[in-house]
Parts: sequence; C-alpha cells; structure tokens
Amino acid sequence: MPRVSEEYRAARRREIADAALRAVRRKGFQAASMADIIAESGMSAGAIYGYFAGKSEIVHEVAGGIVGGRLDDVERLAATDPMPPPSEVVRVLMQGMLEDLGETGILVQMWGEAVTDPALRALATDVLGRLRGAYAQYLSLWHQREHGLAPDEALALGVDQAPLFLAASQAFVVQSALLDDFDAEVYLARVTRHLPR
Amino acid sequence: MPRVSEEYRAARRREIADAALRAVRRKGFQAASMADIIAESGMSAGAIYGYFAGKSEIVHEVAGGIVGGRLDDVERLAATDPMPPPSEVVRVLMQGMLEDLGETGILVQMWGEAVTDPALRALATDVLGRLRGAYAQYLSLWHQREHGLAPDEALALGVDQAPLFLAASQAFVVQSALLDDFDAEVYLARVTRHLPR
DNA sequence: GTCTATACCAGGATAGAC
DNA sequence: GTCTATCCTGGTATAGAC
Repeated sequence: MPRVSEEYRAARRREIADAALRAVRRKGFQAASMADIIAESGMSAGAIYGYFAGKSEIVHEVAGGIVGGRLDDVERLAATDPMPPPSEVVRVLMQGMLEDLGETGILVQMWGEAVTDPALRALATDVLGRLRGAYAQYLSLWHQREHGLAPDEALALGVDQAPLFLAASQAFVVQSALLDDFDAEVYLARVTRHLPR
Repeated sequence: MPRVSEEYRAARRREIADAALRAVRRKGFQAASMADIIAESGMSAGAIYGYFAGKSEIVHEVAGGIVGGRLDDVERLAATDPMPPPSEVVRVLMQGMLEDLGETGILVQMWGEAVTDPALRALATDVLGRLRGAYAQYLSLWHQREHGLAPDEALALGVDQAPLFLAASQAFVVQSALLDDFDAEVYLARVTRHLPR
C-alpha cells in the first residue's frame, strides 16, 4: 500500500469526522443524520461510505476526538508550573473544555448514549478513570509541595480526595448543559470554596 | 363528562405509562419503540393512541414519574427527624433513588435527551433546582441545630454549600451509570469524608 | 475515487372493521 | 373502545455509471 494513499485516506477520514462534529454540534449527537453529515462535508454518500463502514463508526470517531482533547488537558494538569491551587484546578479544566467544545451539552449526550452503546461506554469509562487519576496525581504533588507530606501519605490523600474533584467537574458539565440560569463563575466560586485544601 | 370515565381514562394512561417505563428500563430511553411499549402493555396500537397523542407524550409522562418520586424524597429530607448528618445525607438520597429506579442509567439518558428536548429540559431544570434548594434548606437547619448559627447566617452557608452536595449526587449518578467498577460505598465514603460539616 | 439514484428497513401513526 | 392491517416518512446503506 503506497504511503501517499495512506495519508490521503487518513486526511479524508479526518475531514469527514470534522464535518460530523459540526453536524453533531448543530443537531445533537443522535439527531444528526447521515444526510446532515453528507451536506456538511460537501462530499457524497458514496464517498463517505468508502472511508467509514457506517454511521456508528463515524460517531465513535467523533466521540474519540472530543474526549481526546480532554485527556491531553487533564494529563498536562499535574505537570503545570506554577501549579494552580486546588481551588483553581477545576476552573482551569472547565475553561479549557468550554474553549474546545463551546458547550457541554454534547458531553451529556455522549454519556447518555454511552449507557447503551458498549463502545462509547468503554470510551467514557476510560476517560473518567484517567481524569480521576490525573486529579489524584495533581493533588498528591500539591500536598507534597505545599504541606510537606511524604509521597505515600500525599498519594493516599490525593486518591481519597480525587473523587470529589471529579464530581465537581462532572456536575459542572451537567448543570451547565441543563440549567438555563447556570453561571459558571458562581458555581465555581461556591464549589471550590468548599473543596478540601 | 361522567366521573367514572375520567377515572378509567386516568387509570388507563397510568397503565400505559407503567408499561412504557418497563420497556424503557429494558431497552433504553430512546431505543424503546412504540412496538415495545405496545407489547409490554398488552394493548394494541390503536388503544394506546386513544390515550396519548404520540410517543413523545408517553415519554414525557414516564420522565415525570421518574423524577416525581425523587422530588418527594428530596423535600422530605429537611423534615427528617432525627436529622441525618451532612456526611449521610447524600447516601440516604442515593439509596432511595436506587431502590426506586434500580439503576441510574435511565437518569443519565434522560439528561442526554433533555439537552435537545425542551420539555424534558424544563423538567430537569425544575428538579435540579428543587434538589439544590432542598439541600440548602437541610443544611441551613443543620447549621442552626448543630452549630447554633443564626437563621440568616445558617441559610447563607447552606445556599453556599448546597451546590457541592448537588454535585456529589449528580456525579454519583453519572459514575454509577458509566463505570463498570463503580462501588457506591467507596464513592460515598470518599466523597462524604471531604464534604463540609 | 466519487457521484446520483435508489433499494430497503424501522418505526410512528392512522383507517376502518368490529 | 379496541383491534388488525397498513400507510408513510425518514434514514441508512448500496448499486452502478462515470
């Protein structure tokens, strides 16, 4: 298989996935039809089916792209310097997410789909697990640096506290998607004030 | 309109809604088809369309039933005696929910649908708002009783802390629906340990 | 490789008999 | 009021020409 053709193929798949993402943003995760994706991409049905086996394959690609960006952010978190304090770390992550996604409804829809779609579920499980792990690692480092805890103590505390930070992030997503009067700043102020330090 | 007929009609609608709930539990919120509901109810298509204008009306009725039970629990929370401590209150609520619903996936699916369905969204907004209010009221009372705060101080603190308790509840729902290895007890232990007292 | 046209299917809703 | 049979729409996927 010639090298150029492989690259072309990958670029084309990417192009289709990007178009699908735009369609999904406009119409919703499951309401976006192949016709929408076709129109958005400017390509034809036949062309698209040359690169993807079907709609679900496209949807999974899109979902992977959405959470892939999140994972990068998350795993960069523990490496940031200067390290943001725990009260800020949820804010930083949520702001990055909003910049990247525009809004959070698409994530809530993904979660809903994931309940019945095994592939999406596996994706969500993986990402949530990694997010929790990244929080734990960040918190562990923070407690070492700021409170002088020994590494093992700090890690135990981090693992223990991480679920609450994960909860604050997930609830941000849900509330920002569903509450008309949701105010990100008020939410972050109230929640971070009561997170452990 | 004769009285008996009205009651009959209401009972029939209820019967259909119950059947729909069973279908939704088995198949998922949007995957459940009219054929499923028809089969589950033992009635015929024609009969059902005599009581509901269409599938979406049935779905909205089902959703209302699901969250209606939640609201009762929630508003009973502040009136409980003896009052459970903050570390227990999330647990109590989540256990009630699990008993009533069996699992939480159905709620996550509802949230996902609510992103694009205005009626479901209104329902979700209402319930989340009330849940937050009930937490605030409970916390206010708690701080008055246990810490001897003045009512206005206690209420301010309650309003301030409520979003974090709401977050803990929402995240319980999401994680329990999506993480294969989710352990309710471990989650509750970790989260409640770090909630404010 | 890509297009157009179309086959095919699932699912919601209705018509008309009883 | 209720049932059966059927219509119709919308949506995915494919066939065949270029």
